[in-house]
Amino acid sequence: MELVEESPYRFRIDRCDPMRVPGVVFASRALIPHVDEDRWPQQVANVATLPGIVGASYAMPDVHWGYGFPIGGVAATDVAAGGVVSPGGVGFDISCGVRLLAADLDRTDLPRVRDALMDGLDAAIPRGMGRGAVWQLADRAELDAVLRGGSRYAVERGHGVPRDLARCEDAGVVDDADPGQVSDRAVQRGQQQVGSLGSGNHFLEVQAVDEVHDEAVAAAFGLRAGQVVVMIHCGSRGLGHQICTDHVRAMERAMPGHGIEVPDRQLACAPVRSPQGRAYLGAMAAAANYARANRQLLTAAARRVFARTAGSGLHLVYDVSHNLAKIETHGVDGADRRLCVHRKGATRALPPGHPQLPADLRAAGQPVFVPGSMGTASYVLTGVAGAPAFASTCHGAGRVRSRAQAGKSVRGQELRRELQARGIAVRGASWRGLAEETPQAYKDVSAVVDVAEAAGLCRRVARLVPLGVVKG
DNA sequence: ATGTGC
Repeated sequence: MELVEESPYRFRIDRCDPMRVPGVVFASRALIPHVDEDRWPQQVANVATLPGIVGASYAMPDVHWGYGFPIGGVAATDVAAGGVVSPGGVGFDISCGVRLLAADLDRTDLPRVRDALMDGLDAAIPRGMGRGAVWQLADRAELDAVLRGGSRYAVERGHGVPRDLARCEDAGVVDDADPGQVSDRAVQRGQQQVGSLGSGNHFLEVQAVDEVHDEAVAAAFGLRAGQVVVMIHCGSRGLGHQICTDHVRAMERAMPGHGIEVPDRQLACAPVRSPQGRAYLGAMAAAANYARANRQLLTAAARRVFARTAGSGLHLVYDVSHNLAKIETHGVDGADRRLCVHRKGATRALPPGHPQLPADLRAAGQPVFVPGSMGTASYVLTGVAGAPAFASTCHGAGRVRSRAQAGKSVRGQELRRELQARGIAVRGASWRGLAEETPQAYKDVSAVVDVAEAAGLCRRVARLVPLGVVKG
């Protein structure tokens, strides 16, 4: 799989049959040193074969191998031209995403409250593979209310304020959720997990704004140097996972009837305008609402701890997903088209002036949050006008070593000691989980963000550093 | 990511 360098930050995989469009990779040679051995370039090419795909099969600078589609992949299909939707283009953790909250605290305030704050969060934030969650749902009817109402339902039930919804992608609720397309098994898995972090790379971090790159935009986001912030990264837990599994199977069975062939069965897909396509999008929207309610409930739990231990509020900056397919309008060859934009490990980044932004963010653009690996920096970015890849950018540092490899390379206890020695408080769920998230398993997030900016995908706004991590 | 395989 040859990558042709078009510019220092843009590479092309030339179209050859059965690709319908070329591949485009936003990266630098330094970020993809083992490209000849990596499996993701073939995945970028495979995605380019999907019916209805327009432009190119894109990869963000944090691209790595995933299920069918690469993580860090963006692909848009033309709905009216038989364009498909593919669950593998969203990923198992549907609407996994990040929200950032600004505290009424400066980092110099933190030492006096840190232990009480971190112990409070340790007790209040359910996480790991167990069953604990902030909310216990009474029955399927209440889960359906979550699946239809997302963050809005959580706020209506007293777990937030109206401003939280204004600062969420889609105002906290995706329309057209169809709980009828969510299987009983998915419901069972989701019933007792609303308001829980999960495991893997999910976390709640207390951070400080370490450096501001753009004062005006940071101010519009409500951020200033030295400020304490909270970042929450989690998704739709077992419910989203089960929905992905169920609908991949249904699409595999339906593909012959639609005359669709794909080079990898993990690219199972169906036309957006087909029973299977509509069924998946309805279930996906339900999982997206579940994930937003999940982040909203964890926000409410964190607010109670911040109020009690630090006398501080937490004000939502924004909440944005990095695993989702959305029907959006984009210009293609000079005409506006309705596209199904898959972002898997890629973040929507609307430019300044976009009508879907709340009025107080419109001049600044959409906030994007890029968590680094544990113990390293995270970034706040904003969208830019005229960006390629359907207004999308990176979502994280990008894993370079498998969980198994990482878990063998370091002991969790040792990692915690190192982080605490650097002044980062750690409240983990399991020692192995901690070891698997060692920063050595990830790329340098600063290099990823530098390339994303240089490639014209986004602009840097602020750099955040961790003070305390509550790890899933 | 995930009742860490179906």
